[in-house]
Amino acid sequence: MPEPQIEADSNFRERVWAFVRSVPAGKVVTYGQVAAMIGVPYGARAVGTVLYNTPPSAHVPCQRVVNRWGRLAPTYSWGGFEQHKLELESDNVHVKPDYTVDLEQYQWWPLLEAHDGA
DNA sequence: ATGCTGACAGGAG
DNA sequence: ACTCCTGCCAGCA
Repeated sequence: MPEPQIEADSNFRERVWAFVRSVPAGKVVTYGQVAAMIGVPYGARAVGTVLYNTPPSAHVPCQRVVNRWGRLAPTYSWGGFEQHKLELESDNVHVKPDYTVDLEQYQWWPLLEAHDGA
């Protein structure tokens, strides 16, 4: 249906940032999920590209965005995995020595925010 | 506009 | 959850 309720423009970045900022602390989302939520089911790579070009002025907790295995990008900032681990633990997220998190436990869904039992 | 790159995802080995 | 190939999308030269 040609009913783009969202601005299909360069605002793609803003959509990604908006969704990532919607992610509560202690929860994580995958690139593919973010892409699907903003209206681009196959834009997982695009999400990564956007976050890569995301300036600190965006105030986006990109650390809560992980790949399908719950692992963050190896090129994450200057600290890499260890930095990411500290950041997530700061959000009460337990990171395994494999630098991965249990998506079954930490993956967040906007439709389940009302189902949040803490 | 064309071509290459990349913080991904999914299937096959 | 490892490796390799393919597909999608946005960004940059």
